[in-house]
Amino acid sequence: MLNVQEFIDACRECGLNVTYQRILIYKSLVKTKTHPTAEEIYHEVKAEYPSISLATVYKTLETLAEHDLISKVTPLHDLARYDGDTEQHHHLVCLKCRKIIDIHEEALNNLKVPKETGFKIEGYRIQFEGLCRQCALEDDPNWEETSAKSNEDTTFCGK
Amino acid sequence: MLNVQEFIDACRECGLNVTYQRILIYKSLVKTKTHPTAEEIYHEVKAEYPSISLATVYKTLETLAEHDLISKVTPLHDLARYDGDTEQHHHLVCLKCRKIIDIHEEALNNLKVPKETGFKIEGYRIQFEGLCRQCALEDDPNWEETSAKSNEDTTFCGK
DNA sequence: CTTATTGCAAATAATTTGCACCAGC
DNA sequence: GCTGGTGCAAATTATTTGCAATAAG
Repeated sequence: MLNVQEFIDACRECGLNVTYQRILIYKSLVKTKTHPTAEEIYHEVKAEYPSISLATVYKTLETLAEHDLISKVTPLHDLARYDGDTEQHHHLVCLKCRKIIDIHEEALNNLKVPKETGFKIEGYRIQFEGLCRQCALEDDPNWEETSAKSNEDTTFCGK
Repeated sequence: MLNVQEFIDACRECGLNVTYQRILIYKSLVKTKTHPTAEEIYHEVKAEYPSISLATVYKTLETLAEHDLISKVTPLHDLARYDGDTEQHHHLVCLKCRKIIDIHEEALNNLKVPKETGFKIEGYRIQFEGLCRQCALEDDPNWEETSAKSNEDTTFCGK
């Protein structure tokens, strides 16, 4: 969550041109916690800058998300996918080939969450993101050796 | 993951008519681990039952998911949503009003995952699903009291 | 026989694309 | 000036809907 000057600098670092539209879109997004849609941002920005087009908003949001200046909440948004398995389990999603792999892991099925949110929680799903073995190898032919060196059988996984 | 006879019984229990199309769609879905799209299931079923229509596949999948006979992997599939906050955090999604609330909780940011999957994991996101306070109260005016009785400040959350 | 479900075609909704013009560096 | 970005309109893609015909219970 950067202020405007930091955002401008970050754009430059990423090699992105700094345009008025991008600044307005970024400002509109960071000032809210509502996780808006492209359409919502479009309406808000349009009030201040009427000539903006919805296509620009879409392109800008995708561009900023690619550069990690913002993030997309609905990641697998492309196509609805179904699963015949209704037991609690989680998914590994390959960011390259979009393959989805099941992960049945008891330890992940009893997360504790704070009650203070006021939410009545019915369940949760975890989506691990990364590269499947094939795609990881295409990317870097010896990542497996590198990762095998750390001789644990689990891996920590922060951001 | 039911066999055909169990599926038929389950449909009856849910008050769903048992149709040949439903059986074929269910069979096509449960025999694979690829988390197919409606389109993919359509093609597969069409080979055996050419008169089936894509609209039926969509309707059937949604119906079965509503009754928990299958599950939808891409839940918030409706609209792409963006977030200006790129710090690691997770989301609470209200299933009724679709509101999304951030949850910053250190304890959720260091999950361990088994390496044996061969996946090169870059991160993960957790989506808690349930009802926000307002919607929960509309649903059941005294759920807060009920839930307050269990005097912990966290709640276990399995399926 | 009554109601739920199907299948078609048409409608809708979200997102993407092509391209000419314009702006940042 | 070169390249990337914008804005428009049109195209594409996924999904939904209305409705008449049909099948399930």
